[in-house]
Amino acid sequence: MARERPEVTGPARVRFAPSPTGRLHVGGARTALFNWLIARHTGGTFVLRLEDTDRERSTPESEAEILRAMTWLGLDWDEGPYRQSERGDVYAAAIERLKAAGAIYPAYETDAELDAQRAAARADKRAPVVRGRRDRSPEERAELEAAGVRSAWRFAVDVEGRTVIDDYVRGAVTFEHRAIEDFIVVRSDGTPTYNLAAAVDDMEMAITHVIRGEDHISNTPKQMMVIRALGAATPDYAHIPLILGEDRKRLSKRHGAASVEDLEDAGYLPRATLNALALLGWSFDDKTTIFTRDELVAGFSIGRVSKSPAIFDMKKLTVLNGRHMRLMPNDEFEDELVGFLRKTGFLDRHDDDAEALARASAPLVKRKLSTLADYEGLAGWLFEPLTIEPDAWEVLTADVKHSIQVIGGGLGRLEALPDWTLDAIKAALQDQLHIMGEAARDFLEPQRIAITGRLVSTGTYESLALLGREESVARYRRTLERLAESWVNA
RNA sequence: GCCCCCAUCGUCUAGCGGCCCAGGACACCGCCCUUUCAAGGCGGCGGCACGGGUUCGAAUCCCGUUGGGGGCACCA
Repeated sequence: MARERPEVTGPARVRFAPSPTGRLHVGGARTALFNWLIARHTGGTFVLRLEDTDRERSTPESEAEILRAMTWLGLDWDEGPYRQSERGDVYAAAIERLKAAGAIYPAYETDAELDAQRAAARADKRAPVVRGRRDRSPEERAELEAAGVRSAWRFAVDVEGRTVIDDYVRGAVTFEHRAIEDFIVVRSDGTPTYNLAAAVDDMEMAITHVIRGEDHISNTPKQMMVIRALGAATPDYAHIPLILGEDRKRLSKRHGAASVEDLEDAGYLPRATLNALALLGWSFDDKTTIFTRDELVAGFSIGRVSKSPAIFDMKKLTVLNGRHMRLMPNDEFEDELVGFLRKTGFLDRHDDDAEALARASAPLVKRKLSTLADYEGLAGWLFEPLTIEPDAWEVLTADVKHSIQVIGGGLGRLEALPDWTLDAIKAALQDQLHIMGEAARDFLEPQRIAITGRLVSTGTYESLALLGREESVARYRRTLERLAESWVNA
């Protein structure tokens, strides 16, 4: 239940710290967004840090893709990107201080010993934690080292104690130390682990608020212990609920479009994506659903972040996307559309006039689109010679005589039209359908099919306006010829 | 098995002890508008997981049950 919850007030230094081991997925993007919003809302600083201490899985390609996706979303960072792989000396210094403070100890336990400890604890219905031997003498260590055993370093957890996270979204969360093992901070190859590097970085980078997914909450007491052992104060924490797929499992590849890149390819707008992401676990009030970027910045509040996991709903994104498109000024929408069509290669597959045609059509198709990817289905006919799709042809040939009559009637009026404008076309055709005593639908649908060749497309008047007089008339004639042939043959 | 968290319509959520026999949005259904499909407008369907408390009064506080999620690596 929501209660009086604290808010982040002063300028906050926050960070987004993905590991470059894949694309930026929806959950990560939402974490980035919340951090960015807090930074912008409080006039603070947004730091970007790549957690690439796992050299096996981290790749430059993934890093580049994450940066690109954030840029696409418009989540600009003020500092970084820092890379943990380039900060070895910072961690080395921290490790030395931890050694000097006696906070960490060398651990020589073998895998078999560790397994045995965990198994024993489990059998005993205790938490499956590992504790290395902290009391090895210098002689014993020298002996092991001489035998070629390289130690890892474990944090000496104060077993009697407890660590309380005063979480912005969850309130006080208490962890008893007996359930926390002596976690490894330095691998036997001398490299720092995540829990060491993240803690040291948050401290060194003077991060004031750590906002991250709930999947990290059990790491938090460990990182707090490290920071405290280093004699520093811990930052504040906010653990936001996870985003789940429709099967209530963590969102992943098998849920379809799970990465920002997938959404981009599917024709979603950055602004709509941001809007949808923000609404996953956060709300402004009981009514508002459409937000501009500025409105999100102004209205965002960590105190209004929900505690329970949210399921990502693609349909909702689609609806928001359509609304954002309709709210966009025409010139801005044109640019988005052309950018998308360029990226998908659509424009390159057509002639030089394609961009101009796409721009001209943009205002007319805007309100019919849900995603930019719908454009081709709706307006693709504009860019190609007339071909009448089989299902559309069936509609025309269901009553060939009638089709010929109404299309012929339309053609007669259009040929005589002094001005080829949307309004003139509309007025002429409406007048003609009244004269012929036709129902609007029976009269207009054949006209539209005659020039677009499709069952689903832009509207009749818009389509004619877009095509131009010459091409429209040519298509009318072509379709009439075909209909005449089929009448004779029948 | 152990630790942590969560629980309001199918989904996202509003709700901070009386304003709630629970409000909004999406989806769904119907109607209107209407040039197909859309878009837009109007209406409908639909929920406080369960059981105990506390209180004059509980969706709201407490306990338990059940359900769900996350974590338990020399991954991050």
